[in-house]
Parts: sequence; C-alpha cells; structure tokens
Amino acid sequence: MQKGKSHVSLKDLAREIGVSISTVSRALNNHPDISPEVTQKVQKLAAELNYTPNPLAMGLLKQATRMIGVIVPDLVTHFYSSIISGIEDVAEEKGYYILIASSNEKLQKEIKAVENLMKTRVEGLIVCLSQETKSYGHFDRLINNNIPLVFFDRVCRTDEVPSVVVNNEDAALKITKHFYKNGFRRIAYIAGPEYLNISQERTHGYLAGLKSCGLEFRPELLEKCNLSTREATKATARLLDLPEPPDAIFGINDTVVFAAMKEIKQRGLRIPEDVALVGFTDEFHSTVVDPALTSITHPTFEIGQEAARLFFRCVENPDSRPDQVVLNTKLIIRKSSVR
Amino acid sequence: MQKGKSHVSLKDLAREIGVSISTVSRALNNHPDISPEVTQKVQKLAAELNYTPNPLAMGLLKQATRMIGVIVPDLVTHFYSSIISGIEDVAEEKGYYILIASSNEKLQKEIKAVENLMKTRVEGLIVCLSQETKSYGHFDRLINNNIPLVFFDRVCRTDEVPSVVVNNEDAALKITKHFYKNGFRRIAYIAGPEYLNISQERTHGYLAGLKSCGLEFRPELLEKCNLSTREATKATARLLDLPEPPDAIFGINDTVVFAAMKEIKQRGLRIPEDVALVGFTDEFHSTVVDPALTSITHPTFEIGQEAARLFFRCVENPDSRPDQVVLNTKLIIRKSSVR
DNA sequence: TTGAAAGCGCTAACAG
DNA sequence: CTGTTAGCGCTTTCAA
Repeated sequence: MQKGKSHVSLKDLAREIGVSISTVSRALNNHPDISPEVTQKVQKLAAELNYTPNPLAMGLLKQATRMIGVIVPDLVTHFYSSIISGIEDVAEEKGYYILIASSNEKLQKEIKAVENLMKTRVEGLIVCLSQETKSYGHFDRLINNNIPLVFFDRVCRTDEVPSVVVNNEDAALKITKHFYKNGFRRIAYIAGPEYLNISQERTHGYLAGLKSCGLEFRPELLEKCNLSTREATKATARLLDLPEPPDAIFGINDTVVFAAMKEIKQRGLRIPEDVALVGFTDEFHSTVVDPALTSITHPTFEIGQEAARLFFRCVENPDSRPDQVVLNTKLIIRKSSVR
Repeated sequence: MQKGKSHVSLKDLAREIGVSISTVSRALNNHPDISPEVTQKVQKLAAELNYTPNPLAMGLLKQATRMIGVIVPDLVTHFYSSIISGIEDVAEEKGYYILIASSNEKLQKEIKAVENLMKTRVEGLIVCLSQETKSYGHFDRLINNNIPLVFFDRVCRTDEVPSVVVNNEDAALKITKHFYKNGFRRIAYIAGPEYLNISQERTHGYLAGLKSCGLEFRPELLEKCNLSTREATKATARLLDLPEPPDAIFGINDTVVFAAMKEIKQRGLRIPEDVALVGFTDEFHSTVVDPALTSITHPTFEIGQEAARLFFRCVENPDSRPDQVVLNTKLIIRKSSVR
C-alpha cells in the first residue's frame, strides 16, 4: 500500500520466526501437517503483527478478485442506493467487495463502465440498464465467456442472463384498479421509453387494469417521456391541457411523479380532489410530500440481495440456467388518491 | 477473471508474435530500445486482442492499487451519494477506483470499514465520521504510517489530517438572521451530538446570530438529538410543548428537519404561519415538500471533488501539511420561512 | 535491439 | 513435519 511497509507479509513472519514461507502459509491455513507448536507460534505472531493476506497476490494466484462490479443508472436516488445496500449485504457475507459505477442513464457511460470494470478484473457484473440502453452488444463478452452477469429491474436478454425484477404488470394493474375503486374514471399513465421492460410491462398492466374495470382505453391518456424532470413536467402539462383532462395520474417512477406533483400544484389544482396521483416510489419520499403519496413501493433491499444471490449462483455454478426472480410490490394507500 | 482465459496476458502476445515477454512489455510502453516494427506489431495485436494490463499484477509489483476507500455514514441520502459522485469524478481522471463502505452511523461499523478497506490494500481513505464517532484511534495506523487520509464534513484531528468542510458557523448565522429579518423572535435550533464538529459549529453560529440580532439566548430553545427521525420528532415535540413554543425552528440536517416538519403538521400547525422552518438539506428534497423548504444547501459535488483533490495531494506529496478546504453554503429562501 | 532472471505475495505440488 | 520450486502477470535490471 505504501513504501514504508505498512503491511506485513508471509516473508516477514517467516524471517521473524525462522521458518520457511510455505510453513508460515500452511500454519496460517491450519494445515494438518504442521506441528501444533509452530502453528501456534505463527498464528500468534500473525495476530500481533496484524497480518492480513494480500488480496492482490491471492487474486493473481487464484485468478479471482472477489470483487463484483455493479452498474446503476444513478447513485443519488434512494432506489438504487438501497438496492446497492442489499447487494453489499450478501456480498459481504461471502467476503466479496463491490465496485460501483454509475451510467448516469447514458448508454455510452454504461458501455464504458462495463469496459472499465472488466479491466479491473471484477469477477462479474450486476447491472441495471440505463434508460438509453436498447442495444446490448456490450454484454456479449461477458455472456460468451460465461462471466457472471445479473440484471435487475431494467433487464434484457433474460433467456441468457439471470435477472431480478418486480411484478410490474401486476403493480400497474393494482394502481389502475385502486383508482377505479375510488371513483376515478379518466386514468392517465405517464410511461417511460418503450424499450425498457419496466415501461412496457407497466403499460400492459395499465391496459389490463382499464379492461378489467370496463374502462375504455384513451390514447391521449397514455403519455410517454424520458425519465427526466423536464420531460415529465411537459408530459403532465400535456395531460392537464387536454380538453378532458384526467382525474387520476400515475407515473413510472419517482422523478416522473414528483415532477407531475409540482406541475399539478403549480396550476392550483388540488390533489386528490382535482387530480389523484400515484407513484412508483420509495417509503421515504412518499411520506414527506404533501399530500402523502399513494405508491407502489419496491422491495429495494431484497432486489439487491436477490441479485447478489443469483450472482453467486453463477460464480459457483457457471452453467446453471438463467433464473428470473420476480419480487412483489406493495400498493401503499395514502392521501393522494383517496377522496 | 475466469478459468476460460477471458483476458489476454503479455505471455499470450509474446507467444503469438514469437518474441519474449519483456519485449512485449517494452513495446507496449513505447520503450525507445525496441525496433519500430516490433513495437508496431505488438501494439496492433494488443489492440486486436483487447489486451489490458492486469491491475493485480501491477498492484503487486508497484505496491499501489489505484483504489481509494471511501467511508460514509450512509449511502441512501442524496447528500453522501452526491459527494461520492464528486470524489468519483476526480478519481476517474486520475485512473483511480473507489471502494465504498457505509458506517450506517455506527462507530463499530466505521472501525470495521477502516480495517476491511485497509485489508483490500486501498491506497488510502476518504471518510466522513459516523455520528457516534468520538474516539479516533482507528485512524492511528493511517496517520502514523503516513497513508493518505482525508476527512470531509464531519471531521477530526484537523491538525494532522487534511479535510473539507463547509462554513457551518456562517450558515447557522445566516439562518438565524434570516428568521429575525422575517419577524421571528423565538428561534429554536435542533442540534446533533455535541462532539460532532458540524453540530458545535452550527450551534456557535446560532448563538452568534442571536447575539447579532439582539436576541437573548433561551436554553430551552436549543434542543439536541441524535440524528434519527425518532429522536428528532421527540425534540420537536419538546419544543412545541414549551409554555412559550418557538415561532421558528431550524435543524441540523435533512432527517431532523423532515421529522420536525411532520411533527409540526401532525399537530395541525401551519408552516410558516405558526412555526417557520429551515433546514440543512439538498435541492431536491427542499422543493418537493410542502411548503417548499428554505434551506442551506451544501455544494456536495464540490465537497467530493475537493476531498479527492486533497487525497491526491497526499498521494503525490506524502509530507505536505494537512490543509483544510472550507466551502461556502447558500441560503435558498423558499416558503417555509417567510410570512 | 532483445532475452533471461528476479521479485512483488501467495499457494500447491513435489521432495525430502 | 518442513523446505524448495514453480507460477499467477508484470516491470526492470543485467547480460548478451
């Protein structure tokens, strides 16, 4: 780590005690061949001198770095941070470290991140696709070489790559029905880019929900935007400008819903009296806004844990077939959608 | 990385071309001794085969891993995530990676994190102390061995360790004066643990502010809590239960202020009519709540960048004296404090 | 102009 | 029971 020898090596221990390096190595690994006295002496000294094996050396030797690369669309939302915590949780148990990279929702940065992480010799990748990602060639190298790879939330190539998702269709269905039950009839949905699985699936759920409630689908009530605040605000504006504006809106994620909320308030409309609102968000944000937001909450920590578990399944059994774990969401009803 | 040789080595290139490994190495490093033809041939093949030097091997050899350990109190708030982005920003430029650990505001986890990161042979640490940290022995090893170490926001041993902070005293002063100017006279402050520099300094600013406004200090208006929602709620309750409750409150951070906001609303009090509220928070949260929150915003990204810059100063010049960078905050005035 | 050899820290096969 | 040796991928003397 530093010139001044701030780490002791086997060599140091060996010299100090007067045995060979391999004896020290074996002693530390409790090899049965080594005499109890030597073993004890070595272990004692190692403890005193705070010996820790050099992971670089081990990595070189074993061709395994015990590092996992994680790529997320951003680092600053609770959603991803909390998923990362979940990944870390199970990685730590296994003695693995994670190296985090953010794509900032850009395909180019995602590609770069894959490259860079591979350069560092991580043992594999756990990734959530960027919002721009609709070509998947940058994962070829991993897939072809059977390098552990897991997708979560925004996924692709699910027949080749293990993944963790939530039941998006069901979630959107639940929201739509909830609106209906509460007397809302002009239900709008602000979706994201169509090639994202989460967007597609939620749209399907929305359509299914309308159908099951006997409501007709109105194309003008299905808005689309990229996931930026700016675009989401515009999409909301378009909805509210409609000759017959919606009486209920739900949006694909945090960013979109909060943007919608601001736009609605800006126009002096009341939530839920004039327009009801429901989001896909997390606990914290939902309760801090006013009115408290009804929302689908993701089991974020579990998503991370499951992704990591799938990852280790790949590590331990590289030829296992690509599972998909589907987690359930919960609709938490608060004030923004009940009148 | 994987059995199947998913990375090419110098050896591979050497065998392929029919020269020695050292020749290949030199060719790739544009060593002048190597004939132009060989150099070109090697570089071409390396590019084709996507050769990247093995950082483990380099790390072993050079005793430098190009990794920085970063320890934050939590990963899920915008504040720290955004600082991490700043660190990453300058680390990337230098070709360094960062390894992130969260202390979860626990001293024990912080100590463990220091240990673990050191085990991985990071070249040094950038850390923000946990809320519980009031003993600093776990940094001795770094300091004594002159291993790069930088603190930010919550700092200690600033005469020995470079650090990045904001002008906390000034920020609290600004808030207090702002309240005064808007007609508030019973100004309360909810502080954090007293041994945290940020808490102390803000308290000083609060006191200085009262003084400069000609207000008397009322001990009952200076509350303290650990940084949990639970405790913050209680502290707010104590303030509001006072025979003469405050007409303005500010809190030490996000968590505290949002807890206060909820408690105030819960009691049917209006913000800012009954109680004004100001926080130390970030842009996003401040605008999403209702009413929009006046707050001191931290230059989080810059904090991260500066911390990383100090770090590299240590790496490049291990004997430089410990600088402290002080960044300024801004008071952004919104509805919650103006009547 | 190039190759051979040593060494960074470690393990494992092979000798004794 | 313990030591020697080779090798993981790389750079860097030292020889040629």
